[in-house]
Amino acid sequence: MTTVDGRLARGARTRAAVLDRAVAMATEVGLDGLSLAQLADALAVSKSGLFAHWRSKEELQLATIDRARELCTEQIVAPALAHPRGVRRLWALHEARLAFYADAVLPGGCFFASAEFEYSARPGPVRDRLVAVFREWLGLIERLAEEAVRAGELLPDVDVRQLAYEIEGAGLAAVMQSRLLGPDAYPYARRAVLHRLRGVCTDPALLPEA
Amino acid sequence: MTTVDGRLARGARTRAAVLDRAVAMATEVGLDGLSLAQLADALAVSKSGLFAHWRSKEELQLATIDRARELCTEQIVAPALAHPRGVRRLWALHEARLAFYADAVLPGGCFFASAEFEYSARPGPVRDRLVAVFREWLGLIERLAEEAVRAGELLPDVDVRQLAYEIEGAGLAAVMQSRLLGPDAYPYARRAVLHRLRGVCTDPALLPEA
DNA sequence: TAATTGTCCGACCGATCGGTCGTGTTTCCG
DNA sequence: CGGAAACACGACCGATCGGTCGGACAATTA
Repeated sequence: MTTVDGRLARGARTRAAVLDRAVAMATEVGLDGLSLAQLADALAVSKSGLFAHWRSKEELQLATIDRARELCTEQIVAPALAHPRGVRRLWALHEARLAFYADAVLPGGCFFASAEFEYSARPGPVRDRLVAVFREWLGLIERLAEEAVRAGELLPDVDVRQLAYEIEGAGLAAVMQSRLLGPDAYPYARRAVLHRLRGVCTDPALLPEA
Repeated sequence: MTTVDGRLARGARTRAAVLDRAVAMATEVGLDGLSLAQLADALAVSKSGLFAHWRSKEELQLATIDRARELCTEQIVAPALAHPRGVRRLWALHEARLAFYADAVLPGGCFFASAEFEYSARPGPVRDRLVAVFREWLGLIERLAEEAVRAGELLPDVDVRQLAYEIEGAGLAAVMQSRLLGPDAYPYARRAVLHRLRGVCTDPALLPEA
């Protein structure tokens, strides 16, 4: 066992606290709308102290994206992977996503939905990283769908990209409508994917009733 | 015939030009990220001149939302209403929406998708107006679906709110994915709604093939 | 103990933000 | 012709923006 450097440990702790707060605040005011002074105030640290950890706002934004990705992996992907491979895991991913929104883990709903729209027309490293994360996310849905096909739980002729597109669309609409109109959106998001999966699922017993 | 007041006419002309530009720029940098100085520069007018027409940035933002709604009505809703009532009109609305995105009428894709995510966690008059416009839009989809049911072109037991939710989700995913990943998203958005409508349509001949 | 390293701070910088004010110009009306 | 009205301008305001700099403080290493 190696003794940890107290200085480095403190720095890592501070960085984590800053990034957690940055992720949350970014869902409210945007990743670019995020002000370093406001972020520092919210954490009771000095603004210049932030520059000891990130050399510019853009570096902090990139680190914030990475932290949001981690959070997303912990809270959505990991719980879904706990379910058995196949259509149940695919369904679990969608439900875990909706639960993440409904539980208000982040005040603004979804970090990536907000940030991706914000940067959809703003070229640069931030946009590039957001695109990469989104590709990863869409690829995950496709992979789970593909696994379900290989497991024989989805019809062999199902278009997994098409299916992934529709699941992603249902989830995206959920975070937007739940924030604008209220939680009534969640049942619609559930039924949308549930009906779609039932239509291509070989064993209806693998999916919930309602 | 009454002669128009040249002063008022000039004011109206500049207001229209400013709002058109504001709508376009807002899709790139956000409705809040929009800077009055940048907007004025882009139009070769003075910043203070803007305050002669709107007393504050928020007033201009509200006017910009109204202008974006008009644009949306002209370019998407009106063309759809040219189609015969029923499932064809509902389908035409979805296609007109996708065409609006694909034709890059606005540089950032969709004014409302961007603005609604931007303000989803920011209470105030701007958010309220965005919510109202979105309710209107979702209500339009539902009404067209309801008309299709009454026309006997959709099965009588179809849940129009559910259907509207899924159509909106497919369109929302289209604008986001087309901006992030490229125009490949449009065929997915088309097929998603086409398959869904085919599943509840009484006469398949009313819908296109592909 | 002395030098070094990592963390964090307060003071400060130029640029830009939304917004105000006084003025000039054009157009309409009496 | 002269006043009123609407539009538009440049100069200017305090606040905030991202970012820099020199130094204080604590923990490590030699």
